[in-house]
Amino acid sequence: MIEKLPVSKKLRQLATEELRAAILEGKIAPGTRLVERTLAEEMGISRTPVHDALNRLVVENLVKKLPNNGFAVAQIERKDIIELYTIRLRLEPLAVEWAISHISPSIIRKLKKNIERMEKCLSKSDIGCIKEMNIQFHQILLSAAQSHVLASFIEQAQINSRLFRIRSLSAPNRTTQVIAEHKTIVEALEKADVKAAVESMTEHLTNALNWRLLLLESHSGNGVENEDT
Amino acid sequence: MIEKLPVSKKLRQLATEELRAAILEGKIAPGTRLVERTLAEEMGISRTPVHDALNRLVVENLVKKLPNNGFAVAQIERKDIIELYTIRLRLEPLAVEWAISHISPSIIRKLKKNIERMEKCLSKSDIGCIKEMNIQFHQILLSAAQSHVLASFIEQAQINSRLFRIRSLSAPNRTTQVIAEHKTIVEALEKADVKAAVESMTEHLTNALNWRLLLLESHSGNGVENEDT
DNA sequence: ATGCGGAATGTGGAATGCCAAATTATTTTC
DNA sequence: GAAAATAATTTGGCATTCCACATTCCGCAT
Repeated sequence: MIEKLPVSKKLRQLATEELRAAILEGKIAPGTRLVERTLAEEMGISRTPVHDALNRLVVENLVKKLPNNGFAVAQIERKDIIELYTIRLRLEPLAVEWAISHISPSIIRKLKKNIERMEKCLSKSDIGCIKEMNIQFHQILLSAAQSHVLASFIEQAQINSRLFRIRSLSAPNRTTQVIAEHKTIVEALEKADVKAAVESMTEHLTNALNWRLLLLESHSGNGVENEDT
Repeated sequence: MIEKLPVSKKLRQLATEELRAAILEGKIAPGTRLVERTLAEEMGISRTPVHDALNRLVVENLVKKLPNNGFAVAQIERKDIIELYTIRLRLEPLAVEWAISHISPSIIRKLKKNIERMEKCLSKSDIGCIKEMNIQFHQILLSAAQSHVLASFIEQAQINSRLFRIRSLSAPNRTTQVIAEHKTIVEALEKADVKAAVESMTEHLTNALNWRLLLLESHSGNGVENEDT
């Protein structure tokens, strides 16, 4: 009787998520040409949902429309990273402020749980897990701010700033630091200390930016990219 | 020789712009159902570009996808307006800061020209023109910041905050004030006085928000909307 | 009358085909 | 052999068609 679970997810959604993930995880190198027909064939679907997905990702700035025709994975430059983090530095503290006015024990609990999990990931040296927990931490905070408007802006900035995928230049040191910083933030939230919370978030993001730039240096020094301009 | 102006504009682009404009100008009331087939017929094109346009506007938050099926013009609430202006209050001062580091006589000239034009519009009581000049003023400033990243974020916030179209509750008083505020901003830019420029921009946006909220009150008091909840 | 089941309708999702613009390959010409 | 002309291919835009899912409507049975 039962056989065909309704496939509730639309193909467009799936294609978008798959492509977005592939781009963010660096499985498709920046600059790579993206061809509707090819992608459609690879995914075993028609061009239509792929077409929609590509156009969606163009809006998200993960894909660029080439001047004459075609699509390509967006490049991201040092300048962009700095700008994106500067924007996050303006918006995420705002999220912290708003979160505090809606703070609840359950949220604190979630945040602490998240930190615990990240510690476990660290002990297992599971980079993917660490990244995931990091993303989740900021999402919990964001949802606590209870503003879908603010959320959409911050998420956009986060996605873009992740576009420069770090080739698992792992980060045991940085992770230890991140965990400490997250803890500081949660402590401030727990005390409903707006000033401290905002400050710690600001510092957290500043450190993240500097770390990113550091990686970028060492990366462009020996990576596939340009030499040293 | 010449005959076929390249028709470089794609139908999708046209449909998107037309729809976006119609929504922002309030020609289509919030909550109105948007049907692909109907719109396509009205525009004399096929569903495909309309489909793309709708999905694009969903990403822009001008259109909402209804839970089960269909699209509708997005509603915007008091809470959203406040949040959007709060975000602009964080980002546009940033644009001012960046603009100052790239400031040039030609930009100052453009800004002054814009203010002059707005004054002319005011004397002719041309509301549409006033609005246009206002939008243009912020765009000139934004382009001076020379950051497509920041620009995309601010433009998104501006578009959304415009979604609550004011039913030409005109604004002669406010316009006089806006012109004065724009002048103050330009003066600060001309002197490359970052602090003053940021402050004046902040004040400008704060006033804009308060004005918006005032209109919203009087509007919901006698408008077509709900009575007095 | 009321409640239930099935058909008709509304509506977006997806597949497919054709077309135009641009790029690339190939041939022609000097 | 090089440059110009032309043909072939690539690729996305758009139209059309079919389909799946939900809602609405209508008639039948109780």
